[in-house]
Amino acid sequence: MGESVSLKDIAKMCNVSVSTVSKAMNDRADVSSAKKEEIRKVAKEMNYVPNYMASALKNQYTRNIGVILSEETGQGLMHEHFARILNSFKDTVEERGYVITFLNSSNSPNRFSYMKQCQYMKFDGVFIVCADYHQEEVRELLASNIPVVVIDHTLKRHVNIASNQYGDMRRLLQFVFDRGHRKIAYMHGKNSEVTRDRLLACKDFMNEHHLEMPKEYMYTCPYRDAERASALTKAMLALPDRPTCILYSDDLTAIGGLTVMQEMGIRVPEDISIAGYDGINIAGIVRPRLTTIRQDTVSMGIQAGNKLINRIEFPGIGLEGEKVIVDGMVEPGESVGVIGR
Amino acid sequence: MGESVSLKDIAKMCNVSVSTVSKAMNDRADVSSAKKEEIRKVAKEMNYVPNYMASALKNQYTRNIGVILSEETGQGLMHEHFARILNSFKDTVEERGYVITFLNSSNSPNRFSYMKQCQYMKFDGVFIVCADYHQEEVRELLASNIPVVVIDHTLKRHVNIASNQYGDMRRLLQFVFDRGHRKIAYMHGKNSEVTRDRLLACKDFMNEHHLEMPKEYMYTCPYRDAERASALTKAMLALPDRPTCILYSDDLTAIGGLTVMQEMGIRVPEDISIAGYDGINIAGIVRPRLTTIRQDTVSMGIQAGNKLINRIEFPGIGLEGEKVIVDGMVEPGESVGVIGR
DNA sequence: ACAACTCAAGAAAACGATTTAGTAAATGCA
DNA sequence: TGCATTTACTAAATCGTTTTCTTGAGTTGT
Repeated sequence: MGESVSLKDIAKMCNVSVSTVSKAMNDRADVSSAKKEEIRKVAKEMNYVPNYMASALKNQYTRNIGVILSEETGQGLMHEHFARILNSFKDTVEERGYVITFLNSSNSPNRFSYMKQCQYMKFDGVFIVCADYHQEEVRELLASNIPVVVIDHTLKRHVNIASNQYGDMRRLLQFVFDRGHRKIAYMHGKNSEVTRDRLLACKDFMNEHHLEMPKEYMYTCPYRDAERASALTKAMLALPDRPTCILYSDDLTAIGGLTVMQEMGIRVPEDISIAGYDGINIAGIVRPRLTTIRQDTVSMGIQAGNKLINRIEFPGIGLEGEKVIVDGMVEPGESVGVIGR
Repeated sequence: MGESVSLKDIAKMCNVSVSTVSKAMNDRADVSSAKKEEIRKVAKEMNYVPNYMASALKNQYTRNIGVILSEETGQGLMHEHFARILNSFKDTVEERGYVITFLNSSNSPNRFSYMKQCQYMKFDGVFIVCADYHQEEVRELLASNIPVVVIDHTLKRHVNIASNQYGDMRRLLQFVFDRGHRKIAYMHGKNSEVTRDRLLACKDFMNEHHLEMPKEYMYTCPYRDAERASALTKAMLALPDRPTCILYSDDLTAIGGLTVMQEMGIRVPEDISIAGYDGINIAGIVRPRLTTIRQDTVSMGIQAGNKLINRIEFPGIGLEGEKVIVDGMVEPGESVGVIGR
């Protein structure tokens, strides 16, 4: 622990100055190659490891990226969709020599605001997987000039890696439409940018096909709340004029709906069709396999990582807002049947 | 960014020396309370944020904990059980003023070994959620004198937060036994400490109840591989003398088994009973609700966090191995039926 | 009134790296 | 040979804290 070797120790061993050792390690021009080799050899023998704090103090960068993953429901890392994106992001930035550290979201006595935490730890950039954009400290962070990349939220000055909510939702509707469904219900999530885009897609699609989605086919259900989805599904099934297909806001609520149907002896997809959204692991495990939108979380993480690092390493390239749209794809599954067969 | 205010700036503003400012901020005795107040007021007005690098360089500690979450299957953060533990751990250490940073597990060009990463970043301690204990660099890290806490792996010199595999497995067997099951199959995971403990529990329980678990009731299935579990379940259902209850190594494989049964028209739990392990979210969503062992991931994370910080802050208290056993509990669910009813 | 203290502040060294400025020796060129 | 340039290295300042050692003023005790 304490006995770590520093440049000074190597300098002493090699009978050279500390600056020469530093230059040798950083492969600077003004050290002869003979000395460079010798110094590096000794450094390796002495098991030299540079001191992050010292170089970060001296340099302008830390190669450390702060991560915010803060959710109303407090699921945080247990949210598979976000966990997937973060995992891919982590791999991407690690490959480019960066490291990630979580920002304190809530607990901890007299914690700093997000922005102060960034100043304190000198993060080179911040990746917001999920946050409450109404929060004052989030706005403060976004107003500062630290590079930020976020998921699924449009910003004036930062990068938004956005899944193609509008397009994906349309594709899903088309898939369902193509199988003959006309009475389509949508159990959408609570109000947010994501929800609004999907609802818009829904409205546009319906209009274009001269269909209507009556109010009683549109329930609001909190994202990932399977219990609530079960209850709402039951209510919807009790309608005098049942939909032939129910779309859910995510896979967990869809499974919540599925279970209630199975309990009631309603067969999926023979009696009614359903579809989820996201394409998390479990969607392919349940039977019938869920029809869903498989979001390309790997691509989202990779793009988020690369965009952020580019903004860090080439500042000035662009501080204006940028929206990278990542398409998802319909995962056919087995939970949407063909009408009239 | 660059325009951050330092102690020097405050000193200038207050017409005092830097050391006085530092002492005032750290509430040292040898500054008059009048000056302290004045300095703190100015510091607040100037939006002073301490420089983590500078203080970490000077101090011995960083209040940063390294996290290793490296799995054969590469699921990493997508592994809900581990994600739950990590989430609880994160909350715990944040409450005590610490921050967590992921260690580079694999990618990244010329990455340091785990131990060198620790020396480089000067982590105060390391939390190993999951790692390959055969790896040389893991052994090297464990041999060093940095405080380490791990999950479900016994070590001579470190803290092991262990779910009570043996006891939990026995409880599950007892639950199944109490419902009349005698022909119990176990689709256990691949060889590991966890698997061995559960198998031992199985063997002991069977012996004590003068039962036997024949070889054809014991299949090996990789953890969380639902596809594989489906296939193996099919094979097991084809046995001339079927078990009345199949235990799986985790909830995902159990659901894999469940789906194959539903496809074959075999009713759970009327025709056959099943049970999972872990108690992840989905276990309570599928129908029938899965009978499973609900692991206390919250407690595991809390204990891991507190034990680690205690070892960090009070070194010398004990460097010997320690095993903290955390009990899980049987989640009755609906997937185990009563025999002879 | 004078030694012995306490109190409140400052100066300076240290942590470990990087970088700028400086210097001595070696080389180039006429 | 003499002057300019290059080469290879060192000394010292710097990043922003923390801490130890001084110091001078004020207080106490006899």
